[in-house]
Amino acid sequence: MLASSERPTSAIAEQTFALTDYDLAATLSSGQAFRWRYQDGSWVGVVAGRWVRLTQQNTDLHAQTTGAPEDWSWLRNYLQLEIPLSQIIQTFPKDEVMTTAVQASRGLRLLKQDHWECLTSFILSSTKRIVQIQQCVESLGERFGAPLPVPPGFPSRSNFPSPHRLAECTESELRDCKLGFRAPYLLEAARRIAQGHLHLADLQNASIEYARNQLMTLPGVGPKVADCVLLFAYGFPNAFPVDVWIYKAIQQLYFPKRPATTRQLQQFTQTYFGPHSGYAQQYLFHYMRTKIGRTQAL
DNA sequence: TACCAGGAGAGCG
DNA sequence: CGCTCTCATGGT
Repeated sequence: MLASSERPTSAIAEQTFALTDYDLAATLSSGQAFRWRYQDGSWVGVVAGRWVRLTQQNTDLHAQTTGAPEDWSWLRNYLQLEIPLSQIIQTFPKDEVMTTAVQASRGLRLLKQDHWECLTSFILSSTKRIVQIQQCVESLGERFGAPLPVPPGFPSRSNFPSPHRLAECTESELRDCKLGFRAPYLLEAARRIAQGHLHLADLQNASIEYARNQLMTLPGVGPKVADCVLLFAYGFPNAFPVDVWIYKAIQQLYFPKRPATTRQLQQFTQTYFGPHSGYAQQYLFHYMRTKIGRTQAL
């Protein structure tokens, strides 16, 4: 732990982007990324090894970071600013469920995250609430990540630790980050990647089927975790994570008479929601979690 | 107190 | 395959 006076600090660089159909708050709090903190009307996080502060004012996105970046493509890419949302929404099925879900949170977007950080986040996600996942990911960053340059007056932040760094940890050290039974999963996954048994970057150019199978060779990575990484980090447009929320929603809304089998449900999600089914899934998930969520089953 | 949380792995028939 | 149990931890 660095003392406050030793903390790396740096001057702020600023840039403004024009947003179209973009709800920054919904996007950063939707349970796809876990290192964003909301403070005084702004979102503070870490992207591509940089401290970032984002503020949305209508169609303006005000971005601040440290140092003097030559360009802002790293942020444009992460936020997927160039994606025409209206064209994607047009491909959704025009049923009442999807229409309601889109109207409820229009502007919700998919990010393009770092492969390893995303993979780690969702290995930790199993039977945890989003708040707990955030705490675990942040704890890993604080303990094992390299401190980043941060503007004066802001809390210190660290880069997310590499597979090599986490592979050096003991299981006990990881359990201290409240990982519980997921600790040995993450440790073994980090070791395999650090040792070169699996190259995460190479899967970016592979087919979704191959990438999915490769991810699922890692401990703690089943169908749901693999699909989350394929959607949130690799950007496969038709990756469709089926968690407990989506499972209940689809069963009750689309198979009201008798529940679909696993096979039928997989066939349904692969075809019914169209070529951007991953985006449709995110709208369904966000709607279920925020609007209906804790009050009643459906 | 008892129950559950954006699952996965292992052990059954 | 399809089902069930377990795993660690914190919050209602």
